[in-house]
Order: sequence, then C-alpha cells, then structure tokens
Amino acid sequence: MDIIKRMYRSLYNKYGPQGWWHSDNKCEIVVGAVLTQNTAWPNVERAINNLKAEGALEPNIILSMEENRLKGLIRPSGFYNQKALRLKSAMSWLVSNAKKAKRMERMELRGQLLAINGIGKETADSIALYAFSKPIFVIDAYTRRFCAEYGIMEDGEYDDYRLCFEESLGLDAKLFNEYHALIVAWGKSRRAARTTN
DNA sequence: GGCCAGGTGTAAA
DNA sequence: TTTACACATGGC
Repeated sequence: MDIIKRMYRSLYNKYGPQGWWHSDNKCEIVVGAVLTQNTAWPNVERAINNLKAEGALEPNIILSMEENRLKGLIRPSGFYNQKALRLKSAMSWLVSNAKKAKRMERMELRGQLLAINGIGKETADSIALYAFSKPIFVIDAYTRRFCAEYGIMEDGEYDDYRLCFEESLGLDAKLFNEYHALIVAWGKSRRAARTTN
C-alpha cells in the first residue's frame, strides 16, 4: 500500500470524519467555493450567513440582485468587487446547466466550469466534487504542503498533484471528498501548533 | 502592525 | 513558460 493510501488512514484515525458540504444545496456549495478563493473560511461563513439572512442563497436571486447590494452582503469574504461578478457568472451557468451537469462525464463538467470567468482549477474541481459528486481530487495550498511534508511530490503543476492522488486511490468521490477535507484539517492543526510554539 | 487565508486573471519579461 | 501584481476582509 502506497504512502497516499496509508496517510488517508492515518489522518482519518487522527481527525475523524470531516463532513464537508454534505448539504445538497448546490448554490451554497458553488458560492462557498468561489468566496473561499484565497480567503479564510470564517470570513466566507459570514458572507454566506448574510446571504442566507436575506433569503438570497438562490441562483436566480443572486442573478437579479443589484450589484452593489451583492457586494455589500459578501463584503466579509474580501475581494468583493471581483467575487460579486464571479458569483453572477457562476450562478448564470448553474441556472442553465445544473440538471445536465449530473449526467456529464467528469472532465466534461470540469471543462465547462473552467470556461467560467473567475473559476480556475481548484474552484472547478471543488464544485465538481462537492456539488456534483464527480470523482476529481481537489488540490489546494494545504495539499501541496502535505505532499512536500511526506515526500509525495514537490513543485508540481496542479494536474500533476491531482493525477497522483487519483491514480493512487482510484476514482472515488466519497473518498476524495473526505481526504481533501482531512488534509485541510491537518494543515490547520499544523498551523495552529506552529503559532503557539 | 505585519502576515496570511480552502486562488484567479492579466501583463510583462 | 515563468514571474509579478492586484484584488480586500478579519484573525492572530
């Protein structure tokens, strides 16, 4: 059994199930994926709560909302000028493609998401995995540190990391979902430990 | 007060 | 192809 499989057991035993985005609210997942770009999650939660409080966590409502009002609501998540536009683009795609997306082949869905302005590889893969249960392994800053730490890979391209996990684990959306969340849990606890030392 | 967070797009070397 | 920079809030 290779290091990637072993580390999954190890992280799971240490941190337990993370339960990331088991909500079936696609809008909330897409919004979260966009707002969390280079942003701490608690700030994203504030923004999402603002939208929820206004009953605005729905694609058509976000689409019809006046731009400055949307910016005001998502302000706590930072980069709100560009993120407001990105949300509108993403919601526009969601409204017309959410149904079809379920039946799409995973790389086809990925391609469509990547064509949306403001959605890069990590955001596209997060949406494909967490909103549509497609088996695509999400690579983020924590994953890169994790790979360096355990000698799995260093200085690779995004897709080099992704393929490394996908080839080791096989295409398993449930597993990818949990593993990515566990790596983030690992990264956060590691950072917390460092700042107290 | 400075550094950083579950990135992305654009422009210039 | 690589590197630099803008984008912005809130926690520590």
